[in-house]
Amino acid sequence: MKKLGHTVDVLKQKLYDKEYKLTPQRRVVLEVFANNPEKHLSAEDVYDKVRETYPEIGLATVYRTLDLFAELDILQKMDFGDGRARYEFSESEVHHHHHLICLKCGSVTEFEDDLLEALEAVIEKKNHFEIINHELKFYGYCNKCR
Amino acid sequence: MKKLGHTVDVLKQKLYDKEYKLTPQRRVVLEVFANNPEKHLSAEDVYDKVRETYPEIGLATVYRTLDLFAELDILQKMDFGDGRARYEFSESEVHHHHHLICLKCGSVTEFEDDLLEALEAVIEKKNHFEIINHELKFYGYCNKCR
DNA sequence: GTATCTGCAAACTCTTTGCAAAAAC
DNA sequence: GTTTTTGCAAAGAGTTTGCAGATAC
Repeated sequence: MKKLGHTVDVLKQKLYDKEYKLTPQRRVVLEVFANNPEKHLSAEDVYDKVRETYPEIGLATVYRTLDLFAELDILQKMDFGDGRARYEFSESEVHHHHHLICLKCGSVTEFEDDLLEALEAVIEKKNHFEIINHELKFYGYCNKCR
Repeated sequence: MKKLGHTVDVLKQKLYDKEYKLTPQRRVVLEVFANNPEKHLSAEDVYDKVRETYPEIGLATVYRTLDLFAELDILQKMDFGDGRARYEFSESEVHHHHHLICLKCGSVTEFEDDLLEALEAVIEKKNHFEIINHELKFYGYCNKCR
């Protein structure tokens, strides 16, 4: 589990910087991610988990909060091609991690990678393209399903 | 432009193998891809282009045809995170190509890559995951927008 | 001829938006 | 106090489905 106190402080600061407010709903959404650090949660997942402690929240609020957190670079929005967005803590500065997506059971596993940096430089030069972020996904069959 | 005759023959065979029929609608959808070989077409794009020669087609038929072609491995379904699926000729056996997606204008450029094969083998061993396909995307700013 | 395929309209899923009441600062 | 934020319900985008008639083989 993440050190929640520190995480809340970071949120508070980032909200304050842009004149946003710290509401209980936002705090609870943050807690959900702190308590589920290695999961890739969809809006619906977050909604269900938030309602365990804050039953009166609306789904629209969850969507708005997720958007806000992505804008503040607290969360990273991802897309695994199954028609719903997923979110996880944004730690892009630390190290890149990518995803193994099982075509049978849909499970998503992470793996580490620092090998892409070299390729990135080549691509930038060759294509005159300024790279901000990259995303690498492998589709196939996980250990259980192969 | 692709050699359409050959392409149609491949389609015919693949349909026949699974007891599907070759209809004018399916043929026209195939033509659209043959005439737009380096584009990443959405269902709506295909619909608009098909209607130029076959105005009475329904959007649902386009969706069903794209699904079918993806199942037959004639097309590859892709997702660039903008909320609609894109399709292009499946040529995964030939060489992998990946995508540069501009965060400002949304343009999608392809680039070649054969460097990932080595990484793939390592990942398979380490994670006990059988890789079928991979997808690499770089997000950033294209030459015009940087 | 018969099973597949089509167009249409309605349904479905995920996400966004408008609005008046409520809450953060 | 004022501005932001909320919950609700309705709308929106993309996609899928049910059905009766049409078509490929």
